[in-house]
Amino acid sequence: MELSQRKRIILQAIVEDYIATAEPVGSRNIAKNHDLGLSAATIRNEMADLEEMGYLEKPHTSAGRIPSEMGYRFYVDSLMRRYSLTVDEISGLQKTMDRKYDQLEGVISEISDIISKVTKYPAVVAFPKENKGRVRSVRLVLIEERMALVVVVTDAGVVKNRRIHFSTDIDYSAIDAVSGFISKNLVGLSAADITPARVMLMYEAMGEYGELLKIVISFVLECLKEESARVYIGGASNILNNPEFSDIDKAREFFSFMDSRENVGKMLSLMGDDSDDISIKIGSESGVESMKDTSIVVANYHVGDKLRGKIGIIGPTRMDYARVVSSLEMINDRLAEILGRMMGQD
Amino acid sequence: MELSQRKRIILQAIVEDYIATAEPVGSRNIAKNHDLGLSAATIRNEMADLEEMGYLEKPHTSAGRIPSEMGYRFYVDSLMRRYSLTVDEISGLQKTMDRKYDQLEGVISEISDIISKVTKYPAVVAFPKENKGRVRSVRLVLIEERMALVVVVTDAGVVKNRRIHFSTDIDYSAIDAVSGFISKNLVGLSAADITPARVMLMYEAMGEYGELLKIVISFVLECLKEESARVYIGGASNILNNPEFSDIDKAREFFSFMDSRENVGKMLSLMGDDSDDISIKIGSESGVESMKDTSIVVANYHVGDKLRGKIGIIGPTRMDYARVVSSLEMINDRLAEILGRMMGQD
DNA sequence: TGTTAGCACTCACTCTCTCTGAGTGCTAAC
DNA sequence: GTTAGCACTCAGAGAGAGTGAGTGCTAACA
Repeated sequence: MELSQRKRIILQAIVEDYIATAEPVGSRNIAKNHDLGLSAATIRNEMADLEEMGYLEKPHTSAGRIPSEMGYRFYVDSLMRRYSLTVDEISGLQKTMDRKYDQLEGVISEISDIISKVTKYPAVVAFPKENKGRVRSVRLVLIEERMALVVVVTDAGVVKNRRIHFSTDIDYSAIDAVSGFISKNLVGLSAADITPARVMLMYEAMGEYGELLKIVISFVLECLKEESARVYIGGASNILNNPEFSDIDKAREFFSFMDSRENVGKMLSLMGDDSDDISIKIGSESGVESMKDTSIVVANYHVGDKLRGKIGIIGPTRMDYARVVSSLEMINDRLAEILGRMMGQD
Repeated sequence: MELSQRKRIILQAIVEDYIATAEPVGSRNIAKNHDLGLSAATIRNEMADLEEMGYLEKPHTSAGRIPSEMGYRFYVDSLMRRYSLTVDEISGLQKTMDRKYDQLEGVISEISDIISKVTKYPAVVAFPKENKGRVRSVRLVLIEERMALVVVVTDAGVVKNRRIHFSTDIDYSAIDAVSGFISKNLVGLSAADITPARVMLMYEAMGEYGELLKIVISFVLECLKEESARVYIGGASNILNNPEFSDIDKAREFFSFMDSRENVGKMLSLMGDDSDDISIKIGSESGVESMKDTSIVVANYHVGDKLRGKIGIIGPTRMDYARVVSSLEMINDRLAEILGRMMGQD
């Protein structure tokens, strides 16, 4: 059944009042604060309907109503108005983000602090994962006597290196030859392409440097492997500003969950990957038991189509969704710019 | 004034009971639970003395006594008995730490979880800082057309790299020549040695590749710079198991502090660097206002004499110091082994 | 002189009870 | 369909009494 326009307005008023005050909302207050031209009694009737339909809940008989998960969902999908950040907020944000970063790691770890500062909620950021990379370049470089470096550059422009020690002296030109051979045979390949058969062939062709080859190849494979999402968390303490977490057990549940980056990463990976839109999970929608009283708002970011990650915030279900969504969009845009500038040169 | 043997025993009993129960300790309980051969009244007299001397405090008139900071300090310095980890604890620890790590980062980030699991307190780990490094090796490697990699290996065995893009094609042998020139001029130098005068000389000698040189040198300097301590935090939620943090304001104060790695890093850096012993700051001794109700226990670890970092825990002043100290020692030993094995090959 | 028993006193905590006020649902009138 | 009015509910605040763990002091004891 469709909601009448009047019910929608009342539901919206309730959700927004509750988000603002964290107190159950009563009919009288709505009549007073929102100019709906309706008496409290009428609103009461509508609220009774909305409750019956599942959009509202009563904490107890003589309290006002609060939105149910379904109420929030309807609000987010159909009622929420776009929140415009104030000029001050925007220029503040611009300023914070307007500095030179030269390492991906640096941007990503700082962005979580920025998000939490802007939204006043705990922020989570997933370090970009590489998208089924291929070897773009692999080189073996003699760094000093008996020590060489394998340098692998992947499709996504990520550079990794590892040292290799030799027990006997090795010739400069030998290293170069091996390096060239490996490069010729591996560049352009994905992890799946580097089959045991191919490795065997190479191994045989290598002769005395077979062992060296093995080390290099295993490192290359490691570089191509999808790494488990690294997660940064910022401003976790912000959660304590919300009255729903002044119960110490609720707080502990939250912080225990956040203590494990793995948990957080898993939860993030359950949120839609592909959509360019912001995705929102309200309460139990996240499917994570210990997060059933919190909502998660996540945006995806990409660098080209190779690197992709997520930024988001975690807050109580009673969260200022409108504000969070706008802020995340804003930050995501700026982040895209920064990352584009950083990686775009490739 | 020296404490009599009897006062020491009573103080010890009070500290240990309070650590165990988090309840103010009364004279009767001490008489009952510790076989001191003294009546409650006598103990009461001694407690009054200890309070007057500053070792004990009363939360209010009709409660028992709790140790003051000075009381804890005396306990830690003079009374604390060595705690022996149980066989189970030890073998559990051995097992957790007995796996192959191949990245420094991996060990360090995992160690904080291990510490907090063992001690049940929030753990902090400072990523090792390099000790006024020198350039051991610097190489310029052509990775693909128009892209080269600067690879710097420092004294401490740390490898760093950065990509350089060229707007025009550059010759393989030219890169080699530049690489050799830079290497010859920079290897063995510390940051202080790379003076502007020296850079100018090199710049002039380089001719058309001067710009390239500049980029390389600025990167080398960056590599040699002491990096601001990176800090890992594990098991922060553990703090909430202590009744002194069931007050939400106390909890917020704690988590706000921990939210800023910078804060934590600064606090860690205030703890003695050189001592091989474990250092303990009790309450306000840390000098950090918002940590005045917590104590910090820190151990230093080194790899050779080049890399050094810190591991430690943060807990309420009422902390099981004996247990924490033993656990940290144990973990630090194992960590030294692991790091030695990892880095020792250099 | 040090130790102990005894006792009056203190005070946080808990429990119970009452009161208050915000809010509801229902009914009847508009 | 809307609204005014009214009886009813119930969480939360506040007051008061009772409890018990603890103290300090005094006087007696070894």
